[in-house]
Amino acid sequence: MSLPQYKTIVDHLKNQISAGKLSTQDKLPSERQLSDQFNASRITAREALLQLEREGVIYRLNRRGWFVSPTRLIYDPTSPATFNQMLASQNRIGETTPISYELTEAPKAIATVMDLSEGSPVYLIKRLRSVEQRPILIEQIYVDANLCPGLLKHDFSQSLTEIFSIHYQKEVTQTGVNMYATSLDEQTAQELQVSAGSPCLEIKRCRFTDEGRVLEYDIEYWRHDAVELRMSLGHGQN
Amino acid sequence: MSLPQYKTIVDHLKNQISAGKLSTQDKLPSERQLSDQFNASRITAREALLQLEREGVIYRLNRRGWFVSPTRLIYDPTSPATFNQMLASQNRIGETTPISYELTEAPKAIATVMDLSEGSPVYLIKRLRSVEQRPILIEQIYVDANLCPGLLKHDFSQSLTEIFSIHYQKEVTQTGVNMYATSLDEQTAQELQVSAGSPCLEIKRCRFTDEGRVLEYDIEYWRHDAVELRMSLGHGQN
DNA sequence: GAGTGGTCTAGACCACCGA
DNA sequence: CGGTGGTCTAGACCACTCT
Repeated sequence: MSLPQYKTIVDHLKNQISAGKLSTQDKLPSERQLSDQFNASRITAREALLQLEREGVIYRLNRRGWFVSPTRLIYDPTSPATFNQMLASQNRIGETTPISYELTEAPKAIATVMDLSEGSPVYLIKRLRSVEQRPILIEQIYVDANLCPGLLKHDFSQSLTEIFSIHYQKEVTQTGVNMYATSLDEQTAQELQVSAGSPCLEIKRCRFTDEGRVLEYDIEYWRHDAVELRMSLGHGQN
Repeated sequence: MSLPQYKTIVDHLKNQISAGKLSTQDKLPSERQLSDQFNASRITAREALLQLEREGVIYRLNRRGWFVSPTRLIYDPTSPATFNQMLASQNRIGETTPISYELTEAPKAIATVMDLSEGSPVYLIKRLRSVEQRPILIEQIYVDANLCPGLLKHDFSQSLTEIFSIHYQKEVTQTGVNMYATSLDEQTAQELQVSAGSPCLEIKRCRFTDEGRVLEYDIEYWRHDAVELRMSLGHGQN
């Protein structure tokens, strides 16, 4: 009864990883190699790999293979640090790659959250953020165009917060955060170089200026295995 | 090329759900029925169901079938509300079921986080929390026994916070929170009545009294599809 | 072109569930 | 008991990546 066969493979691979025989970013044996080695069908080997993926221990690059996940980033959504500052404090190196940017009209759902009327002008910026060559998250940022005229002439591989502060004298003083675990749609998965349907963390942030206006609305899709949230709160109770 | 066959099944089921033909807690057709209906193998049908599970749209009860997920709870880790207060404000009804409780010695890892020495006396309480008959999370709570002598004589289907406050005059004023997406081990999965390896959210909380001592350390395993975190923060920046 | 994962077939046996 | 999902086999073809 007890041990399903795929569990044996799972445990074996976990041991290899914790013993350091496989380390961060190393490629695992191929599905066919594993099924040979354990005298199992390829589907069984794959079952084991999918299980490790759910746990966040390994990840896959589309049709290239399975790899050991690096240590999770630690992200504090209550901290004022920018993405790069957060990385620097953990001795890691990140890159931000703009994918697209345009001036467009706010769709209904976005307009509602941003407290604008449908069709209001908004900038839509899409960026990829990576750490040590590995894509970590995709973000879509909607910015109220009336608050930041001419925004598109700036360099979006920089911190947006700094652009807001330096060029528009806008500071964010309040943020609403919303997040849950789900899975990636086809396009976002492709942009993150993972398989469609991979688990992810969806984080939405609505950021207000001190006048109480919504400066930006940000939708982020994080690889679920890339991040660990950590924060400290006063007056918690439960 | 484009559409894999399982995607057709995924879309079909999503439509059924959004059209209300399948609603909350309804049972989906069995894997064999689906594979007949779509002229696919059972593995393909199952692939579709696993995909919907990752998205949080459906869930399974061990060997009983697949069901439509209820609306996610909204949980604000920064709020002082207790579990039942949180549920009440969303017009939902919860139950807390104690699984076990004992006086034991703090293992090393726990002692470290709680700033105790290894082997210090701690109470370990394990509870299941459900909403409308559906298991939502398992929690393991370690309590510094020196701060709450005789704790075990209380009723743990009640709010622990209230027990601390009423019987021990202890109030939590600071909380460290740590969370990430992973998957359930065999035992916890069983306690939540889901399959081993189901995706989950692991939330750890370290709760301090106003003297800066650790009153309790809480490890929670949430079904990943059961919850959405939402919070509002001052002075956010990024 | 060789190797990889992505998808798929058509079966099988088992353990557990509910009636 | 029959029905369900849980696990598994031994293949297959495809699309893509790497070299």
